[in-house]
This record gives sequence, C-alpha cells and structure tokens, in this order.
Amino acid sequence: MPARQTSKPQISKPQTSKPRARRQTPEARPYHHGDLRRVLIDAALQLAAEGAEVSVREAARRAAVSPGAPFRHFPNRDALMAAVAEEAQRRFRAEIEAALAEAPSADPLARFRAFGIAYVRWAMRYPAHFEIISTGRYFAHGSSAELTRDNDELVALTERMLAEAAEQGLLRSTDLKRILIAGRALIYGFARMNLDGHFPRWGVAEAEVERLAEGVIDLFIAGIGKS
Amino acid sequence: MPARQTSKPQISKPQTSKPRARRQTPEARPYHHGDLRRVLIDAALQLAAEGAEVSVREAARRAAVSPGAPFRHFPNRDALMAAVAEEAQRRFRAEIEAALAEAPSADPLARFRAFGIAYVRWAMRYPAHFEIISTGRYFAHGSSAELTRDNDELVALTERMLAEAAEQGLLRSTDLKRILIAGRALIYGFARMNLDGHFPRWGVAEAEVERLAEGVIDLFIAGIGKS
DNA sequence: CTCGAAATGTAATCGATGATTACATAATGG
DNA sequence: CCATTATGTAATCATCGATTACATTTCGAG
Repeated sequence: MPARQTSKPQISKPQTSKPRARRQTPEARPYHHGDLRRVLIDAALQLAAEGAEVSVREAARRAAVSPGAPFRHFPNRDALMAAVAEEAQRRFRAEIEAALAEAPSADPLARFRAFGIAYVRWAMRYPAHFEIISTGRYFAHGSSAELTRDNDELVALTERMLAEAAEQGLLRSTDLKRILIAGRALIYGFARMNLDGHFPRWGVAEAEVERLAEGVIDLFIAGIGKS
Repeated sequence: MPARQTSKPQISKPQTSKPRARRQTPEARPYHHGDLRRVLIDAALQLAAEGAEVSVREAARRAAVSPGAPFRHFPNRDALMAAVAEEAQRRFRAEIEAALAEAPSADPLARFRAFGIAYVRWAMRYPAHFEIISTGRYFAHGSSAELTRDNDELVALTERMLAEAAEQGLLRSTDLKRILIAGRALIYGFARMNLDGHFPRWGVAEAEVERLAEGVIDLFIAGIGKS
C-alpha cells in the first residue's frame, strides 16, 4: 500500500466545467469545492471503514484537494476526527433507536436485550466507526457537545429501561446503578472483545459471535431477574 | 513538548570508561551499549506509562543512541511494540497470579472474584500497558508466541475456576462457555470503560470505581450462582 | 452592477516520524 | 592476533500534521 507517487503534478484542474452550483438549501454553502467539509468527513469515514490510518492528507487526496485545504475547515486533525465521530455516533444512535422501535415497549428487559444486541451488531458491522466513538483515543471526547449529548441520551435510555423493570418488580436487586453499569460493561466488553480480536483466542468462531452475544445477554438478564 | 533540537551534535560519546562488561549469564549479551534491546523496551514502556506517544526515535533518544540503532534489534516499530507488550503481559500475569495465591483455593467463585478485581485494578494502575496488551492495535497480536501463551494460560485459569464451580454444584447453568465469556466480557468491559473514559459520563467518580468494580463482579457472581 | 472584503483553496515549507542504506567500530573466537 | 560479525552512526527518503504567503472565487453593500 505504500510507495505513493509524491511527484504527481496534481493535474492542475482545468476548472472549466462546473457551471455555477446554485445553492439549494436556505443555509447556503457552495463555495469553490462545493462542500469540502462534508466530503472530507465522508472520506475520513470511509478511510476508517477500510481499516486504513486516517490522515488529513489522504482525506484531502480523496477529495482531490491540496494538503492544506482541510485546515480551512478544521483547525487540526483532531477536529476532523471529532466531526467524523459525531457523524458515526449519529448513525449509531439512529440504528439503536430503530432497533428499539421494533421491540415490545411493554417489556423493559426485552428492550434491554434488544438494545444490547443492536449495540453489539453495530459494533461488529462498523468496527472502525465504533472504535472512534467509543475510545476517545482519536480526539478529546468532551470536545464535542453533540457527541456528549447523543451519548448521554443513550445512557438515559438504558437507565429508563431498568427503572421501569424495577417498577414492575422484575429485578432481584434494587441497586439500579450497579445493574446499569454491569449491563453496559457486559455489552461494551463483549463488543470490544470482538473488536480487539480476543475471540479467536477464546475458541469463538466469527460465525458464532452474534449468537453468543444473545446468549451472554440472556444470561445476564436471567441473572438480574427475579426468581 | 515539541521543538526538540534536531541539530544537537549528539555529544560524540567519549566512551572512555566502561571497562569491559563481562558477561554473566550463559546466554552472552554485552556488546557496545550493554543491552540496548532491554533499555529500549524499558524506555518504550515508560513512554507509554507517561501517556506519551511511543516512537522508536524517542526510545532511542532516551537510550542515548542514534535513531537507526533500534532497528538492529527490532525489524520495525511493531516488533518493538510486541516486545513491550510481552513485558507488560508478563507483569500483568504475575500480578494476577499473586492475587490468586492469596485467595481461598477451596472456593472457585471467590477465586473468580479475586481474579476479576485484580484484573480491573491492574488495568487501572497501568492503563497504557493494559491498552497495549489488550487491543492489538499496536502490533499484530498473533505475532508473539509468548504473548499468546501467557494469554491462553490466563484464559485456562478462569476456565478451570468455573469448571470447578460447576463440579461443586454452585452454578445455575451448565453452559460454561457462555458463563466464561460473559464473565470476561464484564470484567474486560468494566476495565475498558474506565480506560476509555466512560465513567465520568455515567456519573461514576474516580474514587468510586474500584468499589463499583467489586459490586459489579459480585452482582455477576450472584447472578450465575445457584438459588 | 461593481468592487472590495471575506471565504476558500494552492504552493511551499517546517519539524517529526518510521524506515533503509552505506559506513565505521568494537567484541568474539578460531 | 586478526578476521568475522554484531552493533551503532550518519545520511537520506517519503509521509505526516501544521503553518504561512499568496491566489482566486464568492458575496453583499453601495
């Protein structure tokens, strides 16, 4: 994958076509490139999805733009990564909520189960994106209000499910915080074990993972349930 | 932290003292530096502990050696990281086993508890080291036989504890694999949530973490236990 | 409509990094 | 004692994130 031509003359871009690019939304945007910011985020997102290192230069390259251009839209690499994380988190949350929309609203523990399964599935399907939103290793996590908000709402979601379960007398223990953290640790830990490549060492085959996730979550729910 | 002088004349090293450095072990080692390999690993380990980026050059700098020297001992950066991981894993395993040596050998679930707590504590105390040995993001995890072996033995350790618990009729379920993975996911997930900075978002204070870990593990054990 | 200010992109450059190479030197062992 | 070999140095490359000076396009006020 290395050995990328560095002396490529950059094509110099004839710039003849592209008539005008009238704006369509009330928010106005189109400048030179059209919407470099958006394109850069998508490029970075795809870069991550490909398992490649996400570099500002490579994103710029894919947007057919000079290496300095991205810095007009992001003060530094971390800011780009934060934007990428926001986008990923938005998609993540949307998928979780879609899964919950199909779950029986009456049974809080069934909803918890659906949440956990959707969580693990998304992490399996978009490992690089999950990595970005979950570790804060690529940028300062608190730097994005949107990210924090999205995350907090997901936390509140599971909190409500457990509170409801407690109200309905479904739980053995009343220490909701402990149950909440344990449940999340289980789900997060399972997703990460898969992501971090632990499962081969545990004799768990790729095809088995999803079913195992269900089993593990069921075990947990049975453990906290009454009787 | 940047702006490090690049034109530093490197001191040219008088090299007068250091009489001979007779070898002591049957394995022979002392060449020029003494034991650059060892020193580089320690430097990298400390670099990680300081939260800094681990770079080959910086490790070389700390060993007072030229930037190319490390490559005589490691074919590339990843190989250095693998050696660092081996060292970290060795220490990790030693601490886990020390903790288990103090646990009651008769009660397998108590041993499991002790294992989990020691695991989380080590991860809290040496976050960068834990990160290195647990993610495989810094090098190809399967590339080190020693690392694989150490890890497998830790897996086998918990496996045995659960098998014993099952023999003594302490468990509700007979699906040991499921319980094993769930337990590990819980412990690993908890450690990672702490490492990845999730807990502030969950309203968990730093000082609270260790006690919460115990609670969460107890909750799990109660969940899988009979009655 | 026009023209200047602001937004956006380019080109060149900097220091740092991982990696490779040619060369120097010190240790080992026949 | 000396040649082989292990070890380290110096120089060099390409890539990266970042900054700066400069060019060009867009927009809006008059």
